[in-house]
Amino acid sequence: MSKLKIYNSYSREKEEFEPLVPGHVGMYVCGPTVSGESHLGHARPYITFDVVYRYLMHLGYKVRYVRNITDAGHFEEEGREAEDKISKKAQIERLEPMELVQKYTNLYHWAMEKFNNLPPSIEPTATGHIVEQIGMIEKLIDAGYAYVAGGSVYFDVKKYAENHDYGKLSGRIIDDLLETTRALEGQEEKKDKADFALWKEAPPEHIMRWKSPWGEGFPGWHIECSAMATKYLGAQFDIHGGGMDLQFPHHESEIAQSTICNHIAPVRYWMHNNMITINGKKMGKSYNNVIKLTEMFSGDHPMLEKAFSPMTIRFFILQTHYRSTVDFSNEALVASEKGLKRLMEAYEWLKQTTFDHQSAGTDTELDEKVVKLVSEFDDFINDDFNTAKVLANMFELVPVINSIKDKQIKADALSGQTLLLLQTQMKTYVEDILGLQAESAAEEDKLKGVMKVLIDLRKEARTKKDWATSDKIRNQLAEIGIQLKDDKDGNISWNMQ
RNA sequence: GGUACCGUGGCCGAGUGGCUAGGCAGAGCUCUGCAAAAGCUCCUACAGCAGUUCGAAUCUGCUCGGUACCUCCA
Repeated sequence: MSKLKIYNSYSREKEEFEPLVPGHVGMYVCGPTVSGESHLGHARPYITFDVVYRYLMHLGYKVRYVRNITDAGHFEEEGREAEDKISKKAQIERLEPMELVQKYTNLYHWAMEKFNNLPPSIEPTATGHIVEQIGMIEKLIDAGYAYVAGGSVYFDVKKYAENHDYGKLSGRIIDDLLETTRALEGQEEKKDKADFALWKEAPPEHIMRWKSPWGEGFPGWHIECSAMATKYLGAQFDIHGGGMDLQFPHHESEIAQSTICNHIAPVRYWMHNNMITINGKKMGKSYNNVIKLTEMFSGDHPMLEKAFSPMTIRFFILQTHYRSTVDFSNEALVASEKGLKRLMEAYEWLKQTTFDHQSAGTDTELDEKVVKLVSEFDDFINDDFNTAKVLANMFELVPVINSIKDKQIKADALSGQTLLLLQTQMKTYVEDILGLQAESAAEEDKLKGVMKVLIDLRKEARTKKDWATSDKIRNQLAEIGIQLKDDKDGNISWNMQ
């Protein structure tokens, strides 16, 4: 069997994956800033890395998956007037910052669950790790790579670049960064324009603030990930993931900070997912073209022709390789919705069907084809998580499965061994690795519709004193675990046992 | 301006130097009381130009077009 290869953004090559500690994998993924609602673009990294997480576990690794929550606001633009995104909005909405953070964190968790994303092993918050961040900044100052200016602390990029490769991850050239002509206000505190803040002095109106050796302030954006990754995964760990837009400056800066603090490059494999675009443009707050997840699920957005379920979106995302952009459109989503339905119907039948696993098989050619298609799942996922190709093979298997189901192909055409392999591989990949599941939400809606039909029929029967029919409906539903209750007001309610 | 990346059939998308994914849509057929579903078959593309090669959508160069990052951003 092939071995897992991961495209490492740092080396720009696919590399065979070898964990630092045999049997264990440490993975850090940049989580959301909970100052607002998650949108479609946010779905991509969490679904992408959920599959990575699931696959690593499938391979038998014990994985510690750390995904942070950024709940401490950051300055909007480095060097310009510092303002805390969260506190700013809190003032407008007259809410406590933590109330806002809680609200959006809950909403984010709700969406993750809808996507069937497994929860990470540790989900640390920035505000919960101020101490660690301050500790790291102190280390950087002691090492001579950070300097205090006013009540703020900056990282000395120029000095770092003298003996380290600053810019390698993001393909930046250090001299360009130092000589950037970009005119930003309030740069005078910094020695060089490329320097980034580790700690920012809080202006008086800033609500979120903490005491520090340099006065009251708040941590710079990049330091939280370095501090929390170090704390939970160690000085060096296996995989760091996130969106491509975080490569610079966020991840570049993380490397610099951690390297100085821990005397070792923090990450062995950098993975970056590409963006979701809409009409060819990146979906993002600054472009004013976001569709929030709640809007995706409800269809309540001018650009949406209908609602799309979380599973449709998950499938849509997995149909594209994670390093390519995916362009959102109603047509593409509808296509995914239909494709997913066909796949899942075939899969559900396959899953609940019992075959004769002793049969020798009569159609060698077909048997070999199925074995090949199913075995390639492993090769494709090992090739930098090519979920698109895995799904393509599944769709080649769908007609085979449906033909067996409709008896157009006899079940014994395939050997018992192959049928078993087909069943187990499909289950492993559909459910365990890709994390696809039947549309529970959609099914629930349908179930409600069905129950209404039955309840209406029963009401009619009761009105006509047709107790036989009335009782039949109630008793047979009870047999399958649905209890009907005649409420005092004449309505009929139901619940599942 | 700097640095990358991309340009695939009606739409979405995978991809390797030769064997030409897959989904959706469309057409025909089979099955079917009707319908749906399902199955079979068809539609065969790689922005343009030049080059390397026995052979390129895949490598090189140029042209055109697009995107991302360089500032918060998944």
